[in-house]
Amino acid sequence: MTLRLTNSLTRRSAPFEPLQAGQVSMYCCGVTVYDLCHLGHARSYIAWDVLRRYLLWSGYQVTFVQNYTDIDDKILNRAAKEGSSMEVVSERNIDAFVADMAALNILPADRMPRATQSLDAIRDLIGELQAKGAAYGADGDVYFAVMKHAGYGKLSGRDLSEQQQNADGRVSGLEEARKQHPFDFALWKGAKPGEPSFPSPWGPGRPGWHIECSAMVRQELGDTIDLHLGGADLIFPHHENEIAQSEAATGKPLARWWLHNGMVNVGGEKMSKSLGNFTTIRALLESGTSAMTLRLFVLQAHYRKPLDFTQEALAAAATGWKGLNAALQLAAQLVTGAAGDGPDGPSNSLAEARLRFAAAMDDDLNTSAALAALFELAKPLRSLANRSERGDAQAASEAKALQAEARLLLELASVLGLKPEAESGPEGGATGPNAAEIAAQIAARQAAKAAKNYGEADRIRASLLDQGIELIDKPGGLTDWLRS
RNA sequence: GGCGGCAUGGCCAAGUGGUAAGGCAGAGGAUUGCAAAUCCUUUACCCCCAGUUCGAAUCUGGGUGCCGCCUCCA
Repeated sequence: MTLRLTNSLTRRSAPFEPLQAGQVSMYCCGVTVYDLCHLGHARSYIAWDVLRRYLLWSGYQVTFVQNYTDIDDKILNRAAKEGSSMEVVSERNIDAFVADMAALNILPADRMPRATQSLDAIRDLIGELQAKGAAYGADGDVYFAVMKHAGYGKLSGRDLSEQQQNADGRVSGLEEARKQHPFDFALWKGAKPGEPSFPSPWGPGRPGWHIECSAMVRQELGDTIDLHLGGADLIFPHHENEIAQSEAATGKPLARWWLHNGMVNVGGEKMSKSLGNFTTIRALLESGTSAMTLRLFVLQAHYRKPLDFTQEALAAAATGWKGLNAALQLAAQLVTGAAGDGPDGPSNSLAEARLRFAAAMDDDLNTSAALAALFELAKPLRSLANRSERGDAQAASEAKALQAEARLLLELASVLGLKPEAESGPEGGATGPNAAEIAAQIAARQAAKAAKNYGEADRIRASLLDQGIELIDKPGGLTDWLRS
C-alpha cells in the first residue's frame, strides 16, 4: 500500500514517492509573528504534524523545515503601536508559538529559520534573479517580473493574459506605477524613513514576503523538495510567487507536491484576523478545552475541507475525546502493568485494524476514517473497564488478552498525535475544598446513605456540586470525584 | 467577472459504481436508594432535475445553495 496525496499542482491525487528513497523533505510556510496563533493556524499545523508523524511511522526519514516571518509591515505596525521594537514583538510571539505548538503536541520542526537570519540567502537569490532578467529594480525596490516567467499561474490556475485591473484601488498608486505588470511583486522593499532596514545592493530595505520562503527552502533543503505545505489561502499569491522565484532561479521544480489545508470557518466564514472572528489557541485552551479535544475536533474532518468551528461541534469533540481518552488511559495501564503476559502475536482483528488505519491514512490522510478505526479499537477496552469495575471475574484474564490491542491503540493514536490526557483531577490546584474535606463529605454522605437518609445524602452531593465537585458512585459503595 | 472547492440522518463527518464508517445528541436497556458517570443495543434511500448503467450518494449534463482565492492571511 502506498500513500496517496492530493497535489494542488495537478489537482488530483497520486501515489507519493520521495525524490530520494526513504527520505522526505518537507517545508511548511510558518507564521508572521505579529500576534498569537488562532485556530486556523492550529488546524493547519495539526494536519501537517499528522502527515509528518505518519511518514515517520511509515519508516521514512523526514526533514521538516518551517519558517518564521519576523520582518513585515504588521510586525512594524504592532511595534509602533505598543512602543516597542520589531525584535520585541517577534521574540514574544515566537515564544508564544513554540508554547502553543507544544501544548497541542505538535512536534517541533527540525529547523525553524527566520527571515532576519536568512538575509544572505535572500539577497543572493534576488541578485541571481536580477542577473537572469527575471527581476528589475525601481527606486530602491526590486520586483519580480511575472511576464518574464513562463508558467506563472500554474498552481493557482491563473492566466496572466486574462488579468485585468483587479489590483485597482488595492495597491498604492506609487507602487503600482513602478510595476511593469499588476502581478509583479516585491522581492526587496526600500526602507521608508524610520523603518528598520538591512543593507543591500539596492539600498537599505527589507525582503518582500515571498522571497524568504524560496531562499530558505533552497538553503535548508535544496532546489527541489518533496512536500510543500500550507493553508489554501496561500495558494495565490504566496505559493505561486514562490514557485516563480525559485524556478526562475534554479530552472528546477521547487516542490514535487503541494498540499493545502482547508480553512477554519466561523458561521460559514473564514476565521481570520481581519474579520475579527478568531479564537486564539491559547484562549481556547485556557477556557477549558483540552489540547486533545482540539486535535480530535480537527482530525474528524478531512484536512482539505473547510471546518466549521462551533461550540456544539467542539462540545461533541470533547465528549468523544473523553471516551477515547478513557480507553487510552486504560490501555496505558494494561501495557505497563503485567507486561509480557498477554498473547503477543497480533490476532486477525488487530491486523485488520492496523490495515484499516493505514488504508485510511494512505487515502490522502483520511483521518476521519482512521479515527473510526481507533474508536473501534477502543470499544472492547472501554467495555472491559466497565466490567472490571463491576467485579466481573473474567475481566482480569481478558485484560491480558487485550494487551496487544491496547498497545496497538496507543501506537495508532500516537500517529495522530493523540495521547492519554490526565483529567483536571484532584491535584489540579483549583479552588474549592481540598481532598481531605471532600473525603470527609463523602464519608458523611455514605453514613447518611447507610441510614437511608437520602435527603441528607443528596444535599451533600448537591452542595459539593455547587463547589465544583462532581461525585461518581462506583459499584461496591465506592465514590470517586472530579473537579469540574 | 476569472480560478477552485463543497452539498450525506437532529448536529459533525467518512464513503466516489454494487444497496450508507465513526463521533455527538436522542431512544431503550444494564447499573443506581434516586441521580450522575460508565457499559450494551438502536436511529439515513445521500440538495433538485435529466441522462449513462443490470445497478449511482458515488459517472455525465443542467439547475439551486454555500464557501475559498483573485489585497495581508494557516
